[in-house]
Amino acid sequence: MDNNFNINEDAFLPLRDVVFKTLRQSILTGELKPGERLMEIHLADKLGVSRTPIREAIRQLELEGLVVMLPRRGAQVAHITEKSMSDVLEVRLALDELSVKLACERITDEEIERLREACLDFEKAVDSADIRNITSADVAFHDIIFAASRNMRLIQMMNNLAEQMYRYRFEYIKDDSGWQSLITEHRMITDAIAMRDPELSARAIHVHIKNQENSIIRTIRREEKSRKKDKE
Amino acid sequence: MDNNFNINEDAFLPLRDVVFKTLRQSILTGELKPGERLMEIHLADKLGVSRTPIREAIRQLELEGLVVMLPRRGAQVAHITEKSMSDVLEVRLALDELSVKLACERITDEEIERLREACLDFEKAVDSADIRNITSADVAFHDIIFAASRNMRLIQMMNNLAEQMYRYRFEYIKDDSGWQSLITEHRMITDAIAMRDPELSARAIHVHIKNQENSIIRTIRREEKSRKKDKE
DNA sequence: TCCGGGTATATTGTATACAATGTGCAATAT
DNA sequence: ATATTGCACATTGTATACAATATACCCGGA
Repeated sequence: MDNNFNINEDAFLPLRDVVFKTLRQSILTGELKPGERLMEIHLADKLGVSRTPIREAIRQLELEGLVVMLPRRGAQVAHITEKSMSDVLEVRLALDELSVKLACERITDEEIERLREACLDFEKAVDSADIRNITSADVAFHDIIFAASRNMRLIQMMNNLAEQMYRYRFEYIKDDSGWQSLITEHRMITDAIAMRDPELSARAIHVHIKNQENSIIRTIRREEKSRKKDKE
Repeated sequence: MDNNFNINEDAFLPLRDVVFKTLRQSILTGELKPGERLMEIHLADKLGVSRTPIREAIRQLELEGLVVMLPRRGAQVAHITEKSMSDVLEVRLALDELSVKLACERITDEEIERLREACLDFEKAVDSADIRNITSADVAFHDIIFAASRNMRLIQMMNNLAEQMYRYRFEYIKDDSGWQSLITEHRMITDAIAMRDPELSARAIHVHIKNQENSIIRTIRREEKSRKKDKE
């Protein structure tokens, strides 16, 4: 599908997009911590570019909700709260349900086949017990469903929301109690879509997201508790 | 509530935000037409600022989907197609249903009262037959529901989607065939929320959005037809 | 006449210079 | 000793200069 000129494809992107991707990755992985200030000169020096692309990248991060702007104080990494996360998940749930319903109507047989493969890949990834594998297999699985919705706007919004979730995912996925159930859930989703049953699919994805939500909330609460203990 | 220093409050906003608002307004009202190129020097001269704030504003418009970037060709106003509109409406429908469901759980009695008033205001606006009145009354009505969802992320996304709809609203609302039914629909939504019945509310808003969708699609098709005739 | 190459020009991409403003520290007065 | 004022510095906001590149037009040759 791809030709072989994607080596260092970033070299052909505008610097602002390279910077944007770099900063976003740093925030999502926690390298840049919530509340940390993004100072332009500092970042410019560090990345070896001028302030202009840095500023334009920050504008985009602002719209994505990953940073907040304070007038005359610049940008700082947005804080994560349980409320903000459950807000995101509430929306995600609704849009995920929409995705699978639309996918049921519009998915091709060939895509159903790819979905089954992605489902199996995910099982293998869980066997490998490598977090990066598991995460990317999970993303691949859901991406197929999004694409099958044939709704560009929806795909764009879901990518955005999914990105937000990575900030938590890197935490909650360590909580391995639910990996086996994730496999079961993915299978149910796949089967429901293959049967092109919108309501069944919606219920399956509902369970899936709710379980993740509970898992993440448990993690956050645990961390908050331990933070409080540290203070004492 | 407000003090009296909000005279020309834009004067205290960064130029990029002023430019952003200006350009967005121009696009939504159709002053800047789909496909039109946004050339930085030209806009800078016209608005009396340098290219820097223009560029930063364009970055934001890009994220909102109002302009598309072409590499090395800059920005141009995003085209409106029936597909892009139905994409937006598909998402809107899902999020509107979520809004009313959440509102049913979280709305206060005082807000229900305000909702009823907004409902009556809308009826008065329809009587006045002034499009601007009708539009703003409609927005006010829906804003109360959004706010009652208590989900900041959802509110932000709905505002965004609603803005996109203005590009069409200025057209479709001329189609007055549905104003009376809009009143009925608003009443049904209000009653359902007042009863705090999520499913009934969802069905009511579903009908509401679908009717608007049909109305807009009729308008678009009619315009496309007349455009084709012009060409002949 | 039509096609192709090359150059001029317009436009975006990037860097840097300059202006405005907020923050922190220190000096001074109470 | 503490509070307040003013100044220096750090940082963002804005403008402009410079570089890279795409587009359009012109000219020459087939």
